[in-house]
Amino acid sequence: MASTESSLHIDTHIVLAELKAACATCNLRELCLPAGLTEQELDQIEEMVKLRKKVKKGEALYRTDEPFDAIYAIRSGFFKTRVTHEDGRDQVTGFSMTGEIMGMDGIGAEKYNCDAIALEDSNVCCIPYARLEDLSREVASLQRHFHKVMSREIIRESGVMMLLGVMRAEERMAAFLLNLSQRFLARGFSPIEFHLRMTREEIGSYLGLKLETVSRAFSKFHADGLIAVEQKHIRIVDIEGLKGVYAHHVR
Amino acid sequence: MASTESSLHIDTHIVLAELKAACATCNLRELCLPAGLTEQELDQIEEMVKLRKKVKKGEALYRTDEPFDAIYAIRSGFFKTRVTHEDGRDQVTGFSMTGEIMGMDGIGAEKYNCDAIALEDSNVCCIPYARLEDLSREVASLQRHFHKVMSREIIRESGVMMLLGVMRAEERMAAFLLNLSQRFLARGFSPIEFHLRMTREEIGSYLGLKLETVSRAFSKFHADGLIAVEQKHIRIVDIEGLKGVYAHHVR
DNA sequence: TCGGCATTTTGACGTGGATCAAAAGATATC
DNA sequence: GATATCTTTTGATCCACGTCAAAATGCCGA
Repeated sequence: MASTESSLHIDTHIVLAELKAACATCNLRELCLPAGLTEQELDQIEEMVKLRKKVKKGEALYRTDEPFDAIYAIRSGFFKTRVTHEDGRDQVTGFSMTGEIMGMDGIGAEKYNCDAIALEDSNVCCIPYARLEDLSREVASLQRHFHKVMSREIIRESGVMMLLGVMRAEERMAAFLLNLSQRFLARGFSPIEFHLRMTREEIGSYLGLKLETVSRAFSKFHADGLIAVEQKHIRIVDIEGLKGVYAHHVR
Repeated sequence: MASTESSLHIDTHIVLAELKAACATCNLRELCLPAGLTEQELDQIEEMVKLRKKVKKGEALYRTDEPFDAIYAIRSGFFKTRVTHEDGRDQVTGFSMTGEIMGMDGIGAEKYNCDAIALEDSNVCCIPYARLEDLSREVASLQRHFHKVMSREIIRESGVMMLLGVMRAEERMAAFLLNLSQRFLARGFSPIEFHLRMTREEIGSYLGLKLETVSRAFSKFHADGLIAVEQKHIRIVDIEGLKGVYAHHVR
């Protein structure tokens, strides 16, 4: 049975829930799936994505070096991914939210390349990779969509490289907030008021900064009237001003 | 005709050469293609990759925002890819050498996301993306191989993020040299003695450092007996020592 | 071969963000 | 609901790398 096989390398705290995924009625559908699928294609996809998994806050959806067998679509919740250097230093490589796909880093070496840790209680759809391969050989629009999702992950990462390579601390922070804002907007949440699921330290790790620097940037933005900060609750007061943070760069 | 259609958005200095790709006899085959292809599958692939292109030093294979229609396998030569921020700042996002695949960043938005500039006279195989999609729906091993190549690009970039986010200048430089060394080795070139195709400034841009810092790191490694540097010619004298550079990190 | 331009090296100095420290909030545990 | 632990803020100080400058070197076209 699928759940037994699949749980072999999975943290026992993760509860498996075998439910009908009901992609047809999922309001995240346009994020996960291509448009213009026939009734029959949709049935095939639902057959593929029949396993769901709950991951509690602090637990791992998957870990580095675990055998790769599935990618995951987030139905609800929030994750960080992190890679660990051999000397123990680690870095957050991304934050993933509702409607986003995780685990594509595992395809290359047939094992995951990072840890995916839930930052709140989350719920994901499991997409067995072997079946995705089979089905995307039949359904060209699914194939194309999957390739685009992978390619966008490549682009996202080169954006982060730019951020880490050329931006100054406050520019990174502004870019980070604006990116979150735009992703919340795309999901129908408020783009100007939201709750950060991650700590200052995790933000710092992602942005290549120390947590004190992250905190100081928040204080500075607050003092400049760009945002209102209350712990993890953020309200963007002056979005244009925030965009302006990386206009006045060096020279 | 393919060459006409394909050259619409291509720098006129790029000479097109329509040749039989001869994947079957190409010594880069194991880098580009999956193992275990049948005679017939190989024929289909050669049919797909029948266009080659020469790119002179300094010219672009493709540029940001050009319509995406093909990915490229490097037959010979050396490239950098760079992305440009709206304010004009740019960053080198990678260096590509013989046997590597470029252009997968274009799939997501159907236009390229970076400039690919030849750092020496180069020769690439053009792989029309539409045909690659079609063929990988027929040949499962090709599909799987392509997915792995994309996934490895994701992993490569998260490695660069780690480098930019947590490593100090000399650690980045050591990691850079060791990465080049290992890639030259995989291609049958000397892993301890090679010619850098890029300037100090391009290395710096890639590593998030200024060219002076790059130069100083080379001088330091030389003084410490780790490498011999003569302009762009590098010889690794003490590879273990070089690996040791990122053993003694902060704490 | 020469002259001009790009690249590299090295030194002196400045600074953005790291580090160290401490206190004040939050949050979790029992 | 008290206490321990984690997270955040803020200040003081430090240092790795950037900036500025100048000279040395290599390379390319005329």
